[in-house]
Amino acid sequence: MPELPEVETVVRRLRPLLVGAKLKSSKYHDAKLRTAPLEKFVGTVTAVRRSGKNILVDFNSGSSISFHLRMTGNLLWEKRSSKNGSTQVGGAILNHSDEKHLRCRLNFDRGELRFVDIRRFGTVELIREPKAPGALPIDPIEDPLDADILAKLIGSSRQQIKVWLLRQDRLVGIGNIYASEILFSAKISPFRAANSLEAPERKRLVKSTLAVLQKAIQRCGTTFSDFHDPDGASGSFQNFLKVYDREDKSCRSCRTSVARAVQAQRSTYYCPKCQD
DNA sequence: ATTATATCCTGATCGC
DNA sequence: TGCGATCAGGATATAA
Repeated sequence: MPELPEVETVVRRLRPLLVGAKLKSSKYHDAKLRTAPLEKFVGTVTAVRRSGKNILVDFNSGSSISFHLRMTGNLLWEKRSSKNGSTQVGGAILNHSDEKHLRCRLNFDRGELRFVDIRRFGTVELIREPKAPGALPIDPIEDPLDADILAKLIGSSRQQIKVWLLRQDRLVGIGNIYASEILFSAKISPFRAANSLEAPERKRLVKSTLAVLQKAIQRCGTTFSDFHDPDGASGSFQNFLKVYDREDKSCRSCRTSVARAVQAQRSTYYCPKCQD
């Protein structure tokens, strides 16, 4: 499930592949995917960057293509081979599942970018005008964040803090896996009302948010079921998860059984003892 | 205004 | 062996 660390990993791998590349044409295999007539869109890539969980590919015209991987999206790169027409993706043969779920292919002068998405939640759109920089939402990696800023973001929200952390209109990048991991790290109960957090708790929450996300980025993200980087490689942060998907297993800190609860139709994992 | 819920989608898994 | 039910969750539309 691509969250901020997975998207950041994709962006870092794509950047050297795409910057300077010329887009010649595109083909869309899933009508549901296309939100603009992109087939005729051409140009030279000037930058690849992350905006929240979106992957933005900027072109010299000033327009950008924005990808969102949602649940199962993958961006795979096929280097154009000058020697033969082999279908290599980062050294690995494009497998049957990728062929079956291929949603669009962007034909660049130096290779092909393929958007593969099993569940078709992913999106691709053309953005003609850059979004004016505003105060919200805050990016925990790119923007300043401390306990006071967090308090302003939370405002008077009484949402349970786990549910609040998933909101992309306040703080971008956190999804279901990292929300549980961050709260465990901060030793805060997922059921606490967001606006009930005291300053020391907000301070711990900020510190844990940065620590967990940065460590996950270092590990190239979490590969649970579908996530791979453009070369087809997996992340390794799944080996470092403390509570996510560990129901009834012992807490790595106190050996209490990890509990699972459902909040806003999503699983939350937590230690009932460590997170009072 | 905020907050809660239903919906989208497919593959894996489970119980019978 | 199959077959229906359930689960996974990011974001949005709709409801309350």
